[in-house]
Amino acid sequence: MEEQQIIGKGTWIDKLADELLEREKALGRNTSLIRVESGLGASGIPHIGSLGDAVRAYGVKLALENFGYKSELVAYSDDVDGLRKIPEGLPDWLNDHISKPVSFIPDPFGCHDSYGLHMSSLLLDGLDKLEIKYRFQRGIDTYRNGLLKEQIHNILVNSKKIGEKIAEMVGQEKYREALPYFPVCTNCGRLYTAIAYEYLPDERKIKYRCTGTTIGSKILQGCGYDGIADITKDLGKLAWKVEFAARWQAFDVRFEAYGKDIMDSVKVNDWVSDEILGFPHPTHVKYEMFLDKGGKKISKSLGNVVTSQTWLRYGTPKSILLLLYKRITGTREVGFEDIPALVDEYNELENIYFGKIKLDNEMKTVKAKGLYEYVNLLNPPKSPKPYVNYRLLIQLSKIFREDRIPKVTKKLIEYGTIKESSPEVEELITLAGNYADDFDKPTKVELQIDSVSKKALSQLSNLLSSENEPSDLQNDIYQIAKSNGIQPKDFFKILYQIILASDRGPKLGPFILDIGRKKVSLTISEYL
RNA sequence: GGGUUCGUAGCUCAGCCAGGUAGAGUACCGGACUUUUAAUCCGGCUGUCCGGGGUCCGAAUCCCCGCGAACCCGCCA
Repeated sequence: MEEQQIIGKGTWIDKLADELLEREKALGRNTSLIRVESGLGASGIPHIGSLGDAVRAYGVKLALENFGYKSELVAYSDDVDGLRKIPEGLPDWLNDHISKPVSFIPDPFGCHDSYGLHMSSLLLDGLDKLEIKYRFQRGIDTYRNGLLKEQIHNILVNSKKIGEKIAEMVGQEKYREALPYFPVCTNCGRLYTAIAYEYLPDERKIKYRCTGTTIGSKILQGCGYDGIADITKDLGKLAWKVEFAARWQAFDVRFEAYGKDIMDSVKVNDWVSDEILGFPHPTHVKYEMFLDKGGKKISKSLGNVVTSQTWLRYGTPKSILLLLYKRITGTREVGFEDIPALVDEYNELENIYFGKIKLDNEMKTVKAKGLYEYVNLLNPPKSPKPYVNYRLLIQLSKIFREDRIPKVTKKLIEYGTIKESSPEVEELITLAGNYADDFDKPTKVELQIDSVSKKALSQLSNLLSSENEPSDLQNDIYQIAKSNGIQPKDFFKILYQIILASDRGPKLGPFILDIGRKKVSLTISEYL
């Protein structure tokens, strides 16, 4: 095999950062600070895919720094966007606020200043828990402070040209007529209902009329107000088809990832950035949407949302980072059921990194180690952490629901899996325990038990609840079955059904003693 | 209509984006241990890598053409 030059840590992130640097050099741009951006939606509950945009941008920042450049991640919150649809589970009174900027809608959870701030805070909280560093930039401040005023002006004076181009590039006709700017109506506070029909370039003002619009299949009545908005300080926003470009130039953004759902918008924005604003557009990478396990798009307004907050109830922060950094291509169906594999996979990477596992292919070793470093945000630990297989912990957690941590730990020491307790293992037991509690609920099975079996169960229950611990429980169970003329096989099966909701299980005698024989006695008596 | 992604063991999928002996979990079979069951541990079995062409010393991987499935865009942000 030919010697291959390994770029950086050998991951797709390094390759992307390398391409970015090559492009910046070719453009002859200043690279003293390379800014990367991530746009955060603020209209709905942020799911794990929303985190992906920022986490991956942060990965690129890390790669750039690793190559010796200064870099910064800007997390831009789209909180001037109007609320279009009420997410599942949120109160109906939000209907009164449809099409208002999310920053002007009260927080239905009551803990933040606005709806928009609540949603972006959830996302930022996720980033914080992953230890992703960023500079937070709100859309509302951006427009209020006139940070985009030059770009807005340039776009509006070229709106005709842009409108034609949009129609040509993506077939959307509306901007042939409409200006790509949405003022917030001074009278009713709504966005989208106020249609901008004329730009006064000398005054930098927009004339609009609040005539109404349709969102989806819903018709929104305007209030009829005739108004004038100053683009340098009054509230309003650029349409998405041109807003990114304005931001890119204003904030000097050199990289932004995007999901394939906004592919067309990015295409248009690249053109606007290059041709209208004269700012060579940032390097991009496109990623696929995360789908739920049914293959449906994760929609913020549906109930199938996997958020970072719920994920972290079962999985480590590293498992999220691994999910997002291991690759970027391909449609991904994601759900909580992926957590055990990801947590275990992280440990495997750790073992490769520290040389405990050897791979035959050197390139693969390099890439695995590189991935491990990125998952640790290029600051890997000095030594491996104690670890126990997540699936084993789920099994043990199903058995021990009370005093779980000490009991599971004791079992692990008996198994020889670990030598002693540690905070890392206790944390894993907690996570796997939550997983077992929420997803492996003991389903109380409806059992048809004949009278003979009931009699035998009753005898066993009495034996278990007696004061003296049986010396050979395994044999006692067998004898009880036999003396009642029941096939031991069938009797064991019933017991497994009662205790584990399964046809099979571990050797019953010691197992019952592990769980606590009096507790099992009670459980059995529920079926008599 | 335009675009993107996917197709790999019976099942669920990883590996593909930087080509180098076909992988995991599960299921199944066997072993440790057992008077029945085997959670756990150990070992074993499992392939038209969707089909066809191309590049290459070498293709699951890269390119092209088909077939099948899903998603996005063609409202809006």
